[in-house]
Order: sequence, then C-alpha cells, then structure tokens
Amino acid sequence: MVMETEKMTDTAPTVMPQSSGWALVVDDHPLFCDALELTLKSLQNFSEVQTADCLEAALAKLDASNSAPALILLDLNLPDVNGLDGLIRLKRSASKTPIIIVSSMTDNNIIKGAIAAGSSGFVPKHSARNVFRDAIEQIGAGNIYTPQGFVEGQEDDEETLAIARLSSLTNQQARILELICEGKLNKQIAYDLSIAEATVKAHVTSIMRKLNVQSRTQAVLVAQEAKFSKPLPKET
Amino acid sequence: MVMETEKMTDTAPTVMPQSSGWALVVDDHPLFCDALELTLKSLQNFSEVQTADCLEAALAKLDASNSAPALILLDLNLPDVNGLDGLIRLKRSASKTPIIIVSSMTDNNIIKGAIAAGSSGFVPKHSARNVFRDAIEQIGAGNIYTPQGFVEGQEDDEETLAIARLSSLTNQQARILELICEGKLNKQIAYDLSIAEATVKAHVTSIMRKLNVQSRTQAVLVAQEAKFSKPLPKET
DNA sequence: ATGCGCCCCCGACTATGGTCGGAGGCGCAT
DNA sequence: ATGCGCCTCCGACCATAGTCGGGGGCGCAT
Repeated sequence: MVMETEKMTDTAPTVMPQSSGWALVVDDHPLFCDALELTLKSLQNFSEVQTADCLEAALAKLDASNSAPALILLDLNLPDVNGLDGLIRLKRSASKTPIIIVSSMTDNNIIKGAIAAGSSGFVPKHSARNVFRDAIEQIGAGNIYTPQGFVEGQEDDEETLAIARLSSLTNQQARILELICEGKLNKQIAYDLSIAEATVKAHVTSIMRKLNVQSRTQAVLVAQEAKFSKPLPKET
Repeated sequence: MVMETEKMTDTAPTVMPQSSGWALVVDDHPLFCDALELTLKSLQNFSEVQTADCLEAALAKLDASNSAPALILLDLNLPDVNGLDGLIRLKRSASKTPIIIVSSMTDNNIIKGAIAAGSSGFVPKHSARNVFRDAIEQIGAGNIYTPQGFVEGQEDDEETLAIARLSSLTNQQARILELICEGKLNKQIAYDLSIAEATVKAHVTSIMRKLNVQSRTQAVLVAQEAKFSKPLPKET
C-alpha cells in the first residue's frame, strides 16, 4: 500500500531540500498546536505554517490561500466534527496534499480507517519529536507512515470498506449525501444547490453505486456508521 | 407527573401486602443481579424472582411465562442492546408492568429519557439498599421514583421528545420501523411480516405521523438518535 | 347490545425516488 | 489535435414510497 506515482521536479533527488510550500496544522489544543508548528519549522522544508483550531477554520484557510498546502497535520476529536468525517472533508478540499493524522486514540481500527480515508500517515499524540520528524520525512518521500505496533490486518473489515467507499465520493456527491443525511428530499436538495431534480437523482444513483447500497436509506446508514466509528464506552 | 389511575382490589389498602406476582431482574453483572434479587425477596412482596443477563433472555422469559410480572428491574448498558432502546422494547412487551431503571450513568438527560420512554423509576446503581426499597415501594403505590438531585427540567428537549414519540409506537409499528432502520424496502418488509405492501405503507405513514417527520429517511434519523443518546467521550 | 376508540389490514391513487441514456466541459496523455 | 476518462448536468421512463378512504376485529364503557 505504498504510493509510487509521486511526481517531483528533477531538481529534487529524494526529499525536497527546502520550501516545498506551506503547511497547515489543525488542532484545538493551543499548546500542542504550537509544538507541532515549531517541529515543522525546524525542518525548514516549509515556507510558512498556518494553524486552525477547528475544521471550519481549516477549510476557510484552504479557501483563502491561492495554493494548496504541501502538508496537513490533523487532530481527530475536533470540536466541530467527530470521527473520520473531518478527515474525509479535508481530504476532499485538498485532494493532492498528504494529511498526517495526529491523535491520542491509537486504536488499530481507527488507524486503519484513517488510512482507508486517504490519510498519508498516523502519529500517536504522545510521540517524541523525532518520531514526528520521521513521519514527515517519510511522507515527503511519498510513503505511508504508520506507527510501530500497527498491524496491517485483513482488509475485509466491513467498516473500513465503508470508509474507503465514502472517501471515494466526489465533492458534489458528498454534499448531496450530507443533505440526504439531514432528511431532505431530492427536490429540496435541488433547490439548495440550484440544480435540476433530475441531476440530484443522477448523483444519488452514483452515490448508491459507490457505497454499494440500493436505497437512500441504506446510504444514510453507511454514512452514520463512519461518524460513530468509536467503540462505545462500556460501563457497568 | 404522577399516575392516579391505579387500579387495585379493595382488599389492598395502599401497598400490596404480599405476593402481588413475580418480578424480573435484567442485569449482565451476576453479583449485582443476585444482590437485587435478594433485595426484592427481602420485601416479601413477590412470589418469585427471575433473572436475565441480556435483553433477549428477558424477552424470552416474558414469553415463557403465562402472566405478566408485577415489576421489572432493568440495567442500561446491556450487552445486546444500547441506550433506551432496550427499555422501549421491554416496555412494549409488558406494557402494564412498571419498570425501574438501574444504571451507573446518572446523567440528567438519561433519566429524563428513561422517564419519557415509560419507565416508572430510576435508581443509581451505587445506591444503598434502602434506597432501592424506597423506590420499589413508591412504584408499588403507583408513583414515579426519581433520585434526589434530579431536576424536572423543561420538557422541550428535542431528544426527550423524540424518545417519548418513539415509545408511543405500536408493536407492529415498532417492528416495521426496526426493519426500515435495516434499510429494507416496503416490499421486503411486507414479505417478512407476511402482510400486503399496502399495509406496510399504511403503517409507515402513521409511524411518520407519530414521529412528526415527512419521510422514512427522517424516521430512521430519529430512531438512531435515541440509540446514540450518550455524550460521546471527549478526548484530546 | 350498542357505540366508541384503537389496531391491523387492504386497494387505488399521487408524489417521490431511482435508472437509463446522453449532452457538454475539463484535464491529460499521445 | 485527437482521443480518453471523469465530472456535472439534464429529460424521459419505471419502481418505490406515501396518502386517502374504508373494512373488520377487539376491548371497554355505558
């Protein structure tokens, strides 16, 4: 599962020497955010480092900039979004740039889901600085980084499959699925997006094909499953 | 919020003197289950006490018996069902018998939801024995029991309303809603229940009316909301 | 017994959801 | 330039979902 189709100018041998672009850090913990920023700057690969404390802010920064960032560090458990959903949305807004997940939850399934959703790496939040450095350099070289102790596992996990399918949706398809998950009718969706109802229907059809389901109801079930992909706390 | 339409034979003044029927304890923690059983027996109001360690077993015991129990003690967080859903299903199978919720989660909203779903009382799991005794006697007298420190609160909570609506469904309606939540089509549901598709549609219509929604998609959203009515664990 | 309310059942009708085929635009490789 | 693939868009057609009105059974109160 290693990308080899990395495109790079012939002036760069293996790792970009310096200033391959700007980076974005998304974390709601200010101090940790700073620490990540410093780590990135110490590598001197990035011309600038921006930060955001929630997903909305991150998406806004992406919009505001005229160029895509060279790297994104993303914390799960953001205040305004839960689960892998944030990753999927972020990935959709910057499909080319690699995203490293930084999280305190190091459950094997979470990691697998994060990779399935298109992230380029996963670093436990308690890692030492040089681990972060390693991860960033690995990903700069076009590899996927996973922490030690992560087992590749069999791919036939139903939930992982669902996540992979969800992240394969187009922007427009994702927007429509979101509206479906709010219980809206095709007609309302068409009005919201200013397109014909027939178009919405066509999108719904291809969404269902990608998610491998037969009705919009099943589609929302798959979508929900990804958002609640935590082992619920067991308590006696 | 106190029931006054309690029906009782004129040989019983206020509290049943003895043997008003059998009782059922549903809890997956064996020791605690025993303790509850002993507490019930010490009251000498019940001719027999049965126990179950999961919802399926509880429903089976209800089916097996030819009479409805006089009281049910139910633990939330059972292995085979999550949230208030178990309470609703149990209540539907024994609509007449009062149910006391015994749970370690004493969140105000959970309690409110439990009452909205038709339970007759809520007792924190760490309570002393005489608290349990009080609760049981209160409920035997036809009252609702809530722990001290519980504030009645305003009723306009959206989630509480949803739960109350959910528990107002008929057996057949609940069964159909369950199948809808598995993504089945009306035709399949009709086949499963051996009724005409037109009948299923009619049920769906009245389900939507009761849940106050306009489409089956919105109906499943309401149903899901009740199942995940936990504050998700916040972790940095 | 009679009426009332509730539940379950159903057929015929309308609205909405989903499929099929096709148009136009855009990036990309040759 | 030309062809290929992908995305977005759309109209016409069929399947499914939802509404309306009504029949029959059952418990319950008067």
